[in-house]
Amino acid sequence: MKDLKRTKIKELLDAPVIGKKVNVKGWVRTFRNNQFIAINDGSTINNIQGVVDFENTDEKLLKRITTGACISVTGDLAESKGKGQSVEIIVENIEILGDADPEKFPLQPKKHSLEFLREIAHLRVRTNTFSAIYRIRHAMIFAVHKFFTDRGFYNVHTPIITGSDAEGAGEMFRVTTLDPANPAKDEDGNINYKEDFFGKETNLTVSGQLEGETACMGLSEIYTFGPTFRAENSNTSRHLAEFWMIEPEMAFYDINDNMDLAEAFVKYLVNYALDNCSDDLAFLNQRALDDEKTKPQQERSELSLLERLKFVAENDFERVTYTEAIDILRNSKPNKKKKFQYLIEGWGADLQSEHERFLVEKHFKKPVILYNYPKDIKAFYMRQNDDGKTVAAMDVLFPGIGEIIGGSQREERYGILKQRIDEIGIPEKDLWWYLELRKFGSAPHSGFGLGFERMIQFVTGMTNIRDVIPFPRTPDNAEF
RNA sequence: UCCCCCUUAGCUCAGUUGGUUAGAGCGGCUGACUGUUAAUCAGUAGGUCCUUGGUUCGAGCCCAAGAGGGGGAGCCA
Repeated sequence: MKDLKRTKIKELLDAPVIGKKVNVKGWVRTFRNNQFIAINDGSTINNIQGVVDFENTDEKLLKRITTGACISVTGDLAESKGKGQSVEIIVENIEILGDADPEKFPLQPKKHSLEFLREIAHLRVRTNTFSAIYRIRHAMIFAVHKFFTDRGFYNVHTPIITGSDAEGAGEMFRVTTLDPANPAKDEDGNINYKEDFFGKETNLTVSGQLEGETACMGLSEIYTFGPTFRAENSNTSRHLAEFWMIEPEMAFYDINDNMDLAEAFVKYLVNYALDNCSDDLAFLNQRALDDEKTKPQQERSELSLLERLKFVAENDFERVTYTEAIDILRNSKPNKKKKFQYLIEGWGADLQSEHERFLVEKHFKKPVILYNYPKDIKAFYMRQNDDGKTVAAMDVLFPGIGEIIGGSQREERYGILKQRIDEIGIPEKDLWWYLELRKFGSAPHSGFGLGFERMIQFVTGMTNIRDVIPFPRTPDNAEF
């Protein structure tokens, strides 16, 4: 019996062989009627039922089969006599691999709040909801690599520690080995970074884009997929201090090629989830429907999770210039009735969340790509359009999440880029290598960044970003 | 960082105008039952009412400060 090889529950359920002796290892979800064990090993959202002959099993052993305990079960696979499952294991032997004291184990066979589960993030993977999210997250990671690989893109690892302070995407986390209580000082009494590990100030990356651009100017099409760190004091359901971002950079792509790729990419990911995660999505869909029932009619969404995913996969995104968007917003009902907190008056102001939501959720009712933004509200590296006022930037906006992708055609003309850097006042010594790309064999190129967790939010229907990453890092929280 | 809301049993929550001994469901424990499906039935234990200070004869309830959590805004992906 000892040398019988373990079978994963997914394999058992996908291709059951009635009468075969099998061994399964996993965690007890419930133990009903002193007889029926629901066992889950995370290979699928579905449990296998173990049927115990309780009359011929040691009572002390039965007592240890509690919710959360880890067990190994051996027996013959049989067609189930009950109704809720097709097959079950007629248990011959049970081994308790790890007890879970029922008075202390916090998970119960009942619905828990997401807030409570966040506090026990080391255990929440043992729930249906979170194991489904973990599995979908994995499928999406794989799909990202497959999408780009199939198109001839190369994955590039850009540095996590950066010596550049010019990425321009927000506050950075400092990386140092200096003693915080007694740092090395120079003659003027300032901190002497020459004594620091790298001999200069260093930070955690806020974007791999600039390094990614160097790679695309030799490999043509590349993408990065790595951790990203922002020390912004953001407390929202869609921001993390540590998150994962996918950043493709493509030589010879203009802004339209860039938008085409972004749209195809997002649709590919959604389709991949629909095709490969149906059990988990069906569970999350039902979970969301149950959740909706507790809300007032007004706040319920018109489409279910699965309907939303199919809608995005099947419909073209709406592409609208910033200027057109301003016209739509200026003439919109909420603007005329002064319902917007920030009223749209003229051209040039950045759009607020409420405006983006109006365009996506009320006006177009589909994902929207806004492009050609005023240059003054966008980053220095974005390519200036011939009108002298706008840059070839684009944002992909999703319902409920907002900006899921931000990108642009990059400024490839040395003179214009140099002038912009000077205007904004970025020290050229930090960007000499970035400028050299424009000196030696420069080429039109484009790229974008996709917030991976925001994508997972959309695919899983989870409304808080802290629930789609195993151990979220947010201001005042680095537990686990 | 700003605005709003919340914090009562392990979990989810109720608790009347401030009034005696703070409740329910689920979970735990004990027992019954034994083809269950978040099993069912009976019994039982379990409380720093977030913390500190204040008002009051009396505070879970009122006031102030703090802590933790949530929602929204800004920043962005």
